[in-house]
Amino acid sequence: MKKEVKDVSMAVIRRLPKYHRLLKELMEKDVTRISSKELSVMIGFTASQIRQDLNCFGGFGQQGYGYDVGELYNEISRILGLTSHYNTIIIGAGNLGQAIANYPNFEKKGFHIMALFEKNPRLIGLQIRDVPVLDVDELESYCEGKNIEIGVICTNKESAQDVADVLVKLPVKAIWNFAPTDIVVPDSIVLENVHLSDSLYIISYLLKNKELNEA
Amino acid sequence: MKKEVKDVSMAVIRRLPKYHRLLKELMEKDVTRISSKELSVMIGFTASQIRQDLNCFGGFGQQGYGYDVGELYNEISRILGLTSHYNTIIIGAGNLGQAIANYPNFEKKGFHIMALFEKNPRLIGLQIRDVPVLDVDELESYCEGKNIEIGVICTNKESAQDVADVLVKLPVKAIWNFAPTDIVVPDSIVLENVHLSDSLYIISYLLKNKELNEA
DNA sequence: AATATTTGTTAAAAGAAGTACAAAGTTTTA
DNA sequence: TAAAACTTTGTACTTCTTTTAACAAATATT
Repeated sequence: MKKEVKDVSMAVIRRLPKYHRLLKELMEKDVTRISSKELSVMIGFTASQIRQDLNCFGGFGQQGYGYDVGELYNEISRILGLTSHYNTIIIGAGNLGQAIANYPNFEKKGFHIMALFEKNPRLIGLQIRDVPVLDVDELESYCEGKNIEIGVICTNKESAQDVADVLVKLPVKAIWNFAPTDIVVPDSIVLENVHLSDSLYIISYLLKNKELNEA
Repeated sequence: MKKEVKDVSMAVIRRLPKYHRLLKELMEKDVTRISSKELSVMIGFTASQIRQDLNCFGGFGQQGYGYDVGELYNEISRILGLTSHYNTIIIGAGNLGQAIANYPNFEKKGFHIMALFEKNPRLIGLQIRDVPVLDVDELESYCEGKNIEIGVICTNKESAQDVADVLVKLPVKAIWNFAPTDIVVPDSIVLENVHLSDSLYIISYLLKNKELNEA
């Protein structure tokens, strides 16, 4: 069993997308090498933390030189599983569902959106890019035999758990939930509950306390 | 200076929205009292952590009884600053900008969306609920004297930093950024960079490692 | 009045981040 | 080309932060 499979803390994992993003930007600027110290300035973590994070997955750097940007980007892509292909469906074709279906890089990263599902008849039949919006009643029959791996929930709060229950039965391997409620699924299914409002509430907290501190 | 102004770690703060959400659900179910132990089962933190978190802001509970759900909900609302009013604008009226403008509870929580701004002429002139979509060229003149507190960036990656620079000059007090890049603003401005793809990449990581572990 | 419950808080344990430096490589200089 | 000087990683160790455990004190319930 490889090092990366065990004993890497979630704190480290959750920093990987930021490394990935920054390395992409460096590549676009044709930067080919970078030291942990330089990266530190750009990313806002200490150089030590960067070295320690990367070392959880292997020694990608070289003493006296630093890291090869392209190589490190590829390694992190591989660690994050962005070199695989995932059949994906979106339930809820409102603004948020459409926004996600239109997200430019998801297809490139292997998240292949096969269909959106919707109950509002006005939206059924639309195409978002090349992706059809189907009737949510067809969800189970459509998915039969298609090996759907990821289900994205973009419904309202009320429907979210019901949709999740259907997805669990299909079954999907992972659920990405944007409905403003914590859905519950068996442990065998990977789940990320995203709460957009959480970060807005944090902004509110910080604003309030900034004012109090300044007063 | 009150306790809550200093020395409360971000780890605690970032859990507050989850308490807030759960207490709301309890209220809707007409639950009037709850112990840290019961809350623990629902929320997935230890009872000890819940008691310690809440105690950062004051002793809201009572021995032998627990917490009054309504009172605790109000306290957390107050701590998060959700009893204040914030003038808010959204830049970018694409699907994501519209999704946020339509988010049902933001108005109720005091985030009053005054206008959306857009450069695409097809969208300019629309109304999202009662909120007008204006030309982004009018952004500065519109905001003059209106005391805009929060700016929400829903543009593409390329425009995000330019928009942020304009918002800084207005000035706004806080920026909520959904463009898939980390924007940079002076320390005096509260900033939350939200990266939707981060949680998808984590899903990808977890899927990959689940398969490796099972194999 | 006796028993049971549950908080607030202190203390201990676990986890994450920062410091320091030997080892290994790169770059410069002669 | 070879040696000296410089750079930078990987990692052991230390410090700091966060979480969990434990329990006295206070209240509720029987």
